[in-house]
Amino acid sequence: MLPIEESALILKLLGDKTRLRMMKLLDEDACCVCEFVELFQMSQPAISQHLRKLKAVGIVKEVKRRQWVFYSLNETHQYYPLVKAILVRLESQQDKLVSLTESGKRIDCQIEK
Amino acid sequence: MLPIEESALILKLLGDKTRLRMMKLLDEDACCVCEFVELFQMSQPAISQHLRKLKAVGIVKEVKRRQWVFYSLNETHQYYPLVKAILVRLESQQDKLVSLTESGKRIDCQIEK
DNA sequence: TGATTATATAAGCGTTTGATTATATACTGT
DNA sequence: ACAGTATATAATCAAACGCTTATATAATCA
Repeated sequence: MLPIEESALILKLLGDKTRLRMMKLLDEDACCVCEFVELFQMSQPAISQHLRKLKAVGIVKEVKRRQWVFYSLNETHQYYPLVKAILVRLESQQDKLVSLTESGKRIDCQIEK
Repeated sequence: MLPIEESALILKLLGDKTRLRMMKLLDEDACCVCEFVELFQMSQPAISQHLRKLKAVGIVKEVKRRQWVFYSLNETHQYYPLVKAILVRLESQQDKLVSLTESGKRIDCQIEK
């Protein structure tokens, strides 16, 4: 059973449409900052700051590969089951990743989930 | 599958510790405004305003009985399954209701869930 | 009827949030 | 080494948020 106050902090993080989209995308595949920038049509600092918040609580992790930083969900996090229970109910963003690939802007991080 | 943008609005509502406590309490039993005021030791307008936000999206409903307004979860709401999936993972607030009863401040709304 | 209790709403205010621009750091490839 | 690419951080600012106080409305009860 999760403590309510701490849970509220996690839900607040997910209660932003940009971060929630990010989390759903990361649930489907690891992504790097520049992919989010392309997908969301937002400034790179805005993306980085959202990712920083998610990383600050540990619910996402990062791996550096060449010049990129790839983010993925931290499946060992205490709140991962809660987060996952939410994400599974959200519409897939897979088509967005496919579009990215088709436009040649997808970056293969070669990290196995 | 729930749309992400709308889901983010629901999660933002739950991403406040007062509202999340309210929702968990309502998941366990209907409550009226003055009970929340007593439980949370917050001003009555603060409580009313949180409830108004929850009612605005329809995830809680109200029933008037004598001089009280009892709130409860709207189990027919489109987002109820998502909300419930979150609430079941949170620590029970049942002990808070028991304390209220013991201090003689519990109000029996006589509404069946 | 007048006092009390319960709730809602409006206005005001300090804090937080999410974006932007500017700048710094780091890695890549020629 | 240098130009280009990728990311992070800092400063700034308008908008949103959550609380308070003040006030209005409605039901209860003596």
